[in-house]
Amino acid sequence: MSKRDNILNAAIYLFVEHGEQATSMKCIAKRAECGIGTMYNYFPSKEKLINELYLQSKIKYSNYMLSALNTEDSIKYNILHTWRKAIEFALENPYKIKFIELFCQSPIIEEEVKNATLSSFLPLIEIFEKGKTDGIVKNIDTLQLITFVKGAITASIISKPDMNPDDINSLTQMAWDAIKE
Amino acid sequence: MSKRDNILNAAIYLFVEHGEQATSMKCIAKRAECGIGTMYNYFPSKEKLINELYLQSKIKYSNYMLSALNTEDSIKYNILHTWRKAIEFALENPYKIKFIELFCQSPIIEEEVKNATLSSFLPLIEIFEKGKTDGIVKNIDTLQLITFVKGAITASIISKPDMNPDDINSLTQMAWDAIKE
Amino acid sequence: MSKRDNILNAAIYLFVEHGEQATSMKCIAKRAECGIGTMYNYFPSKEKLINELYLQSKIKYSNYMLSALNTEDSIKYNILHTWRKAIEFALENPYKIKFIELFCQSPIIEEEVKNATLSSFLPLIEIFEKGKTDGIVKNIDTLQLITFVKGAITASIISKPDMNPDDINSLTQMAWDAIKE
Amino acid sequence: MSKRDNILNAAIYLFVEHGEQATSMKCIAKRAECGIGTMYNYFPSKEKLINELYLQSKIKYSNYMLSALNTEDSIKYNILHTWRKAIEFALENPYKIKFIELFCQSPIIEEEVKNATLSSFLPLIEIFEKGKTDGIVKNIDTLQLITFVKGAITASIISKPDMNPDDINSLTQMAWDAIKE
DNA sequence: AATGAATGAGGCTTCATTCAT
DNA sequence: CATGAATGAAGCCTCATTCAT
Repeated sequence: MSKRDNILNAAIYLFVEHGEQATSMKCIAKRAECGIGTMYNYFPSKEKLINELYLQSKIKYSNYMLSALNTEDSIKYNILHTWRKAIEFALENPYKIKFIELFCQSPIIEEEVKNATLSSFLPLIEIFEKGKTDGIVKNIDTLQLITFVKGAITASIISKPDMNPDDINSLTQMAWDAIKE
Repeated sequence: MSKRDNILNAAIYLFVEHGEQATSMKCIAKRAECGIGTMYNYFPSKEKLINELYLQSKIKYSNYMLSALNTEDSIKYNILHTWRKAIEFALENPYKIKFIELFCQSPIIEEEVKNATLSSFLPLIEIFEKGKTDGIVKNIDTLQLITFVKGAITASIISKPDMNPDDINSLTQMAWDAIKE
Repeated sequence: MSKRDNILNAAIYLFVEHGEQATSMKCIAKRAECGIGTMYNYFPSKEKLINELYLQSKIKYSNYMLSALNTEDSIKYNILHTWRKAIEFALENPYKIKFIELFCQSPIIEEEVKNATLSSFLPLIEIFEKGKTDGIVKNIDTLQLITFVKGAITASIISKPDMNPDDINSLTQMAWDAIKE
Repeated sequence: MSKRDNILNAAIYLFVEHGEQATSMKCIAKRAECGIGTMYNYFPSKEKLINELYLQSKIKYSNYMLSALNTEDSIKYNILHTWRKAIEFALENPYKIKFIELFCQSPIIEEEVKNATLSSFLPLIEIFEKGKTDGIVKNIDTLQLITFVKGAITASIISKPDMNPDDINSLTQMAWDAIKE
């Protein structure tokens, strides 16, 4: 693994386990097995390191979630599949999900990064819009629909990181029932 | 207003607006219009101040939410009413809700405080149990049901703090549809 | 006992037991069972309180030690008696002795107070001078003689605050042998 | 000189000249010509810095004092020689001696450090024991004998740091007369 | 590129002192 | 006189960042 990845891995682990305040650059360097100065060859500041981690995590998350969208499948299938993928990703990448939660409200994340992550959700929005047109999804503002389900799923996964298939089914069922017309 | 309340108000505002790390004791004192030392007459440390704010916010939240529970009403009514109260509280006390979100995962909150806040949700759990027995609520682990809805509602409110009655209706409808059998 | 004495007693106890640094005015007030402000009615500052305690302790010490000097007795008897009285005082007033030791080198003690305490030893110096003239005391600078014995006795008492009569005899014997011609 | 030594030298000077309370870390850093943070690369806290200085001073003192003990010499010679070495050390290292005096009673010195310094005096104790067996030293508890002489010598040196050879002779003579049978 | 000793601004906290009651 | 809440200067210590090697 590259030295850069070592640093990113050490950082995400420590931020999630101990919080931002308790994670010093020295501490990260130690876990990444490199000198403090080395970190500054890859990231110009702690803030930039956090933003980089945030951007990366978000992009991987949405890519994974939206990768399986297929316009040939039914809308219900696409939506359910998206949630399923989201859950799958969260269970396999707990640190990324927790890191996103940790910083999604933080003023440390630059406006630019926030916007970059937003755009990646456009395909999902389209699906919902079509669902509303077809009358199978509630006629509520799409952003509210997505926010509702995303909030529900994220909270559920964080509170129970060892979900089994039954739990996942319950979860997707609730998510679908919430938004279906 | 008492000096103690001044400090608590200044603190919750700054923690929510700027984050914990960016909110120094000096900064709080300035906003509370008192000397730094004065704060230590009321709270022995920054940590204790945060715990106090957390405990207070949580207790007010759950008291408000659960205040209207009435065993004579139908279960559906009780549940819907609870969510409605929760939303109402959140809209009227946005700082309390955001503060809770900010610290609910933080290691700064003492185990003792966490436990104190948990117990206040027992009445809600009972309602759900009864709902399941009556076959009107999905037969899913109660904690998962509550986590799901709470996560959904909290995310929704934070993303749209200026909800109108229609939005609230949509929200409670989704919440109910998600858990109803 | 007067409130002023309460304060002095509380202060000397705490300074000796916990050190100056660890003894706050609040702490003294608590032990003296009075308000913080009250202390400032009697002593204008912490420094003045310490100087007052120092002066008082030193004066009581030298008064006691020198009270029994009697020009009609032999020089040897006078000297031995003085040491005996010093030991006696130290054993009965351990806090005063320790307090003196604690602050005798401290820059907190004002020059004026230091001088005031010096003058009280003049009678002892005279005795020694006479002893040297009579050829029964070593012909060494008097201040050195006194410093030697005082240092020896103080160290001995502090290291063994529960001396019995035998110990005291040993001590005075050593003191005498050290300075006798 | 190493940066670490710079710090130790600056610290011992300031502690002795101004007292512990009046010697801030900032103050030491200034005299050591380094940043405040630098000091914490070498000593984890002010307390540890003081303990280190104390341990170092004590060890150098006892090493020097006891270095010349020689079982082939007479007991009287060994004892006199020890005092002479002690005086010599004190005159050449006035700050070390004053520093030891300043902290020997302080609760800031860790038990572990106190014990480490005690053990270095065992050889001296042995010599005294032999002296008592041979009937040339007073039959008094050895610790009392040592405490007496050490207290006397320390007080003498501190009160007259510019002793000449005659003064030293007087001093050792008094010390010997005090303890000899 | 890699390192980590050096730096000092800034954070939390203590405490001598004041002053309104 | 007695009180103790209020104050803020000053202390100890942390840590993001720099820079000489």
